[in-house]
Amino acid sequence: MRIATWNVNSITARLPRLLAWLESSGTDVLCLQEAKLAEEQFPYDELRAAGYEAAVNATGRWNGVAVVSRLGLEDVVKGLPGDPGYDGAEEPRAISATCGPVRVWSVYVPNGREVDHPHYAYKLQWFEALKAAVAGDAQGSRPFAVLGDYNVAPTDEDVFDVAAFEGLTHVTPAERAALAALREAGLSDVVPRPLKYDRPYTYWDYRQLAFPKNRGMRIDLVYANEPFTKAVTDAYVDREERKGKGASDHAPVVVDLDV
DNA sequence: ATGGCCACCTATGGTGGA
Repeated sequence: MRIATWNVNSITARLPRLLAWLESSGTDVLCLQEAKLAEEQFPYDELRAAGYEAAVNATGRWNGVAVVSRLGLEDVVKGLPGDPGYDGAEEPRAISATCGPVRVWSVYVPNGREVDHPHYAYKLQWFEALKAAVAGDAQGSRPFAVLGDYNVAPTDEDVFDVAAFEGLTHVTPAERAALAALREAGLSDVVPRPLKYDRPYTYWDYRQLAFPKNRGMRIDLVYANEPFTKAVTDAYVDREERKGKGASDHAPVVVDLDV
């Protein structure tokens, strides 16, 4: 089976490309982030016509996640148990479902904005809640993975220039420690192949020709338990999808599994 | 080729993204 994660930066803006990519890539299960619409506006009909069901957690213009599957969709759980909330409200940043032999989460980790911003503290708390929520499945015998936009570059090699991130979020020790805690809970980083250049970046800013210059970051991650990682036959970043007019600023990460 | 921000909102600039 082929499973992917992709921050689409608005389902509405991306729908033509999303439908075309699902077909051309042969993806069976897609964890998507930044739907940027309310659940009742989700294009269920268009996806159904293409052969996919969708489980959606989305409330409006910000955030929003979904699992899109043509291999079934069972035991859907919307939201993150123990979500600390931001500014008094829980945000739609997580959804989980079982798709055939695999259980997956689609997550959109809070950005953090700035290191001294309350959103950064929220980000770290959110990671704590995520670790607690997935610890059981991480130790289980069923293939399990948390896929999504983690908004953290795991190592200095995962940004185009570490000096450019001095004092910024996404590279701080505390954020990387949160990833390490997930690994200690039983999940491993399934690092994809880049299809060009030497680093498997997944995000390039829209501004300043970042994509043509390959000034990217690897922040879209697949954290998987041992039964899942043992089944991986290939993983790559589909950078072609970052090209051209109407692209998201993130490229899909695609994982092939022999299950 | 991959090209100089994008997307949203009961908008006409502010907010969020990273």
